Amino acid sequence: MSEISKAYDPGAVEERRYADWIKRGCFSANPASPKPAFSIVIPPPNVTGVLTLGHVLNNTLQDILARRARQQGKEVLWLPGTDHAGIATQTVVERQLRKEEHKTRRDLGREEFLKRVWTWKEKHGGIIIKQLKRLGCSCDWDRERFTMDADYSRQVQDVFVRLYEKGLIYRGKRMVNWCPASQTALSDEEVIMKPTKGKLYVMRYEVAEEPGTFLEIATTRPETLMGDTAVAVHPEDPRYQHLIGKHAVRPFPRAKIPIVADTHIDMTFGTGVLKVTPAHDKADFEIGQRHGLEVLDVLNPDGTLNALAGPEFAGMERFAARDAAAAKLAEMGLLVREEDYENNVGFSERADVPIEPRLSEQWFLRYPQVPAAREAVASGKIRFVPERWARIYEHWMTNIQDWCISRQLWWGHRIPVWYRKDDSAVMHVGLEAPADAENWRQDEDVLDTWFSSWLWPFATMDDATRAKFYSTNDLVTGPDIIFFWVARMIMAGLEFTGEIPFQNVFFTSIIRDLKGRKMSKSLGNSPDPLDLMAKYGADGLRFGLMRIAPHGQDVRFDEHQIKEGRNFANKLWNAARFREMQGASPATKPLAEHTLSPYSLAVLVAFDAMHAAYRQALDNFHFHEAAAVLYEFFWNTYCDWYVEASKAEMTEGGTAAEGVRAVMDHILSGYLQLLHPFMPHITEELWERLGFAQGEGREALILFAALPAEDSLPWMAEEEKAKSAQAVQAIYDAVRAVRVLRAEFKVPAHTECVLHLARSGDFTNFDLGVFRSLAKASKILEMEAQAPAQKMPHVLTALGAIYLELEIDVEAERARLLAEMAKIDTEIAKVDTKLADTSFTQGAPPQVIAAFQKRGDEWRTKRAKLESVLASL
RNA sequence: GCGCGGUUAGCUCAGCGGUAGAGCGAUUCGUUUACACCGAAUGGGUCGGGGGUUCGAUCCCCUCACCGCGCACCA
Repeated sequence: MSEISKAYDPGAVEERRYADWIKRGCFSANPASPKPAFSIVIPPPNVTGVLTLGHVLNNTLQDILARRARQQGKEVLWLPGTDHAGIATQTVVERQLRKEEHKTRRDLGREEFLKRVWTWKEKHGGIIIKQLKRLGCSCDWDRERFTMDADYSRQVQDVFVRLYEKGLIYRGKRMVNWCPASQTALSDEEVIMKPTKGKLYVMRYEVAEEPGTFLEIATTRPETLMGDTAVAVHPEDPRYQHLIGKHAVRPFPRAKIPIVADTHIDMTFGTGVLKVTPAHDKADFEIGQRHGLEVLDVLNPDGTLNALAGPEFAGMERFAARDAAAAKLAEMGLLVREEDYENNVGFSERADVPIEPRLSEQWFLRYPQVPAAREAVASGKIRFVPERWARIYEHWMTNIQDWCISRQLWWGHRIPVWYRKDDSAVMHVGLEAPADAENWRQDEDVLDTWFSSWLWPFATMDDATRAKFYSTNDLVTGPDIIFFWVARMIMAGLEFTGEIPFQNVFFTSIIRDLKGRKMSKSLGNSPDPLDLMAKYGADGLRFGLMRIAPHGQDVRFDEHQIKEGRNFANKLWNAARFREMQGASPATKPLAEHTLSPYSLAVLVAFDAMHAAYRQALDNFHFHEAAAVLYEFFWNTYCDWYVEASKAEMTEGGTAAEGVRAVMDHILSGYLQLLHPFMPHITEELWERLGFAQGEGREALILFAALPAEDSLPWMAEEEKAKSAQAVQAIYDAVRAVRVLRAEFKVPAHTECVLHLARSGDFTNFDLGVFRSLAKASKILEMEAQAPAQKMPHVLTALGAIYLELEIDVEAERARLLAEMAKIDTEIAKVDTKLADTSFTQGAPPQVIAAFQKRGDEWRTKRAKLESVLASL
């Protein structure tokens, strides 16, 4: 065994361990395996993406699930891949093109541009895959998929054709969300409503039939008034009833537009008069439909105004046009006033610019399997964790709207529809172009990226893989894509495989900064996980993050927490070093054959309890709880107490030392295994260094080692275990009490002292070697009676009354004891008040009352003892 | 407007009917032979406010405030 360095250096170890796993093919899933299957598909990150803390959290959780499943003897498939991310990727490449060649994608043409995107993808894409490897993710990398892979693409198009044939996909001219920056339609989910400060412009239109009469109209968007084709009032509004059927004058371009009545108008809002712009507002469009109004589109796809807006506005950017229109109204004396106003404006999620409602020809999907998909979650067949997301899902599913699936992009799955060149009304929908291809032209649009993502759990698998691993077990994802992705996958799974795509969905926390803000590039509050890994190690990052990621709550990220993760790795490392310094393992003799001290029994009992708590936590996806019990047990129970106690035991040598080594090996090996899913690299390293690895092949790795039993002492009665644990606890409490006493009387920590002890009955024959050592006592003088030989500071413990040999100021000690008694009196008074309360004694259950009585008795006993000590001073 | 979370020690968070917990930070001590990425000890909280249910509420109910997030609407 090589010498272990003093401080753990994760860099080299992590890289080496990961490379070894890969070399041995540890992560590849075998569909022919007889072992039970466990599978997860990764939420495919954007191919343009770089690792964020969100990814670290998400993928660490998946890795924990996957690694634990391997330990449980399952055949594990964690299927990785990336998403082509239509808009994001196309934007990146276009930006590069503009910067480096001063060209747009149209300059290159579709074919050439797509070539560039692929080149870009080969060169820069998938950085995130390397980063996931750095994190230690145990994905089956040989199965890495990309949503634009040939076979995947074919499945996407096939699904389109099938849904079309079923009548669920249709083409129509409807109001859609238009992003003027990306110049494509978007789905409702890609629009984010943001409260936005603006102005409310109150203007007036003259009534054509009644010159001199004006209608006051409030609007936030005067730049679209050129597209007004009516003015609307509520049919029952007494102020305007007489005007219904007459006309208003649109000032520019000057035109007479009808005054219509529509119940959509809110009489209480503004002036109760609405200008109707059917081409640029969803509600207006509907009013237009009801009244047969002309649709006058005054905007270009890029958000500038077009010729219909009139020569002075044509070509003007929409927000410049807003000011210009307002100015022109003012000039014409038609602007009554402007008010500051805040309203909700829809923004494009990707480009972060206000979207335009726009009438255009698009493809839509009527979702399949909606009732079944709702039922799957409602019935618990698919379990959402935390559960409350099920309600959000249910709510969305009940209000589900048709999905606009076409995008005016080039990067993506091209819509498998062809139109006859001589008659575009003739359509062919299929995987291939018609035989006389030259007479047809394919639809220019591509499909929404999510239209491919929703097939991910099964489209990534071949038949054999599917047979073994589908449907998958767990999905780990962020709640922000519950509609984008999770809900749609459920529907697609049911529609195309007849099965649910996964059984459990764990929704992760969202990571925020210390101020509670979402991590974002523009805020610059998002630390680079690679930097964090360089500083603290992948294991440190993983463990630190797991400890602060609560169940279903948002996380406030604090680098201190990651530092703690690193410190913990170091602690583990040094505990292993300590074990190594104690010499070789006592062969393979089972624990039962060793002489085990009460301290050893107690730590084994604590280990088992921790193991049970850990299992229960992980079974319920309570990752942070599992991390907490792991941390607490190791640092506190094992290192601070057991290892320290063992130092005293081992100085005795012989069978005692042998027993301690065996117990340490038992605990360290079991512990490394439990910790392995959280900190894979260091645990694998120590597993080998401490000699726990058996054999040469994969089975030598901690990765595949079978988990230890939850009962380390199966031959021993529970009662006996509890007795040891209790006795050891009493010793430790006594140690603590002496330490407090020493601190109070300023006995330096390294100075040995003499203790006088009057043992209590339970400890008559208990070996006090460990106690003496931990209490830093040079010797312990046993006393028969309670009375002290000298006037000494004193403390009462379950072990017995302990006196610290020290010349003391009697008055000071008396004062100390009186103060302690006063505290006890308060406690006694509390209990007595409680017990004197008849409503309590009559209302509370007997065992509660008994507990209070017992507590009171304990305090009284303690007080009596102190009283006798006081008397002897 | 409707709904969902949250509000516990300086910070990050557990606990969720029967004496308020952890880690970090703070303070004081400590080069005791694994670890200063360490050890020992100490201090620190009317569990957001107000009502209610209960013998008893941080925990259950109502209400208010603030923070965050959905959904809907906005001329």
